[in-house]
Amino acid sequence: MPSTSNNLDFQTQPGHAARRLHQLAVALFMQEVAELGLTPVQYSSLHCICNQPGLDQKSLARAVAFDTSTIGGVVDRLEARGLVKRSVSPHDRRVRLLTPTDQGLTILDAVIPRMLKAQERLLKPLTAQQSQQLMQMLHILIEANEPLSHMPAQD
Amino acid sequence: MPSTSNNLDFQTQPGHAARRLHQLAVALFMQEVAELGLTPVQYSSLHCICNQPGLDQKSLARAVAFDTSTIGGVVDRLEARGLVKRSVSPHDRRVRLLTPTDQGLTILDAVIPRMLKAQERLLKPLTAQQSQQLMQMLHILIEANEPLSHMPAQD
DNA sequence: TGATGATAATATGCATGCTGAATATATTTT
DNA sequence: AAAATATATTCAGCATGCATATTATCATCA
Repeated sequence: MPSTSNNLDFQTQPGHAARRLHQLAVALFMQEVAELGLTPVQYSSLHCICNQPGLDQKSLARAVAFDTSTIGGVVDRLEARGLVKRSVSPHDRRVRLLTPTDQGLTILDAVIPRMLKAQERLLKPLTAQQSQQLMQMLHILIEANEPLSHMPAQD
Repeated sequence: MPSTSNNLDFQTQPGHAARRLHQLAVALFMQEVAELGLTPVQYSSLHCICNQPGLDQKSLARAVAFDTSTIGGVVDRLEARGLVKRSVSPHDRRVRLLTPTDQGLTILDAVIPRMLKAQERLLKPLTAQQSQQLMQMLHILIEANEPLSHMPAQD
């Protein structure tokens, strides 16, 4: 007969807390950016493409920490909304180069202040020092566990 | 002409870091628990149901911080695998009461040590003190932003 | 009691996110 | 150059997650 129960509270596990934090971050982002109709992932991708026009999808995937399957769909939707264009690379016909449209650039400009507000609201309950510490620890964890991210490898 | 570019690095935004941390937590969990075929969300739900047999779906949703749509699918899959049973509440025919099967209890016991190992691996790059601080800050943020969670309201 | 409103669950539709397979194209090897 | 290998993207399938609408049932009140 299984012992089951364990006085463990899954609520206190880091993995659960991580899921909750992400959930809150998304909710806040969506509140602030709702009227522009961009999701967090779409924003990150658009941001990358605007800052590095001509980026290929694999590099984009690595930059935003996605697998290439997922990025494909994201770019599909950005393209369908006319924020981004895909073009075949002249050097390698396998590669799709991504460039922002004027509308893409315009929307990015509109999103940024709202995105920043969402970030601010997320960390507001912490003191400045705590926020700084939190970010530092998150970066430590992310870098240390980097190989686990389901990202395409570097060339 | 949009100014575009901003020297902002989205990588340093808390929301992005939150997504990455969650991504890593899921990847580690899946590595450790893969052979048992449970996802993090399925584990949390099963854990809840085992510790509170007879729980209804709405309460489960609140416990794991889901909306009721999502929990429905999760329970569907747990039920399909024979880990959990749904039964109509005798007091209120709208309500489905959730109880674990013997197999559900057995699997939970097998998952727990693996789950704990995943949690340990996630925080391993931090000192004990840092881990404790991180968890504290995460809990502050989660509690402060609780109303934002897309969870069913309390009775 | 019969209409009204509230509530638990389900259904639908969209957007992540992952794995693994398929496709198209390049590169390397023989 | 043909064959084998590698790579960028796409496709198919599954599982979160959310919003919104629908359905079944309960509670309340006229």
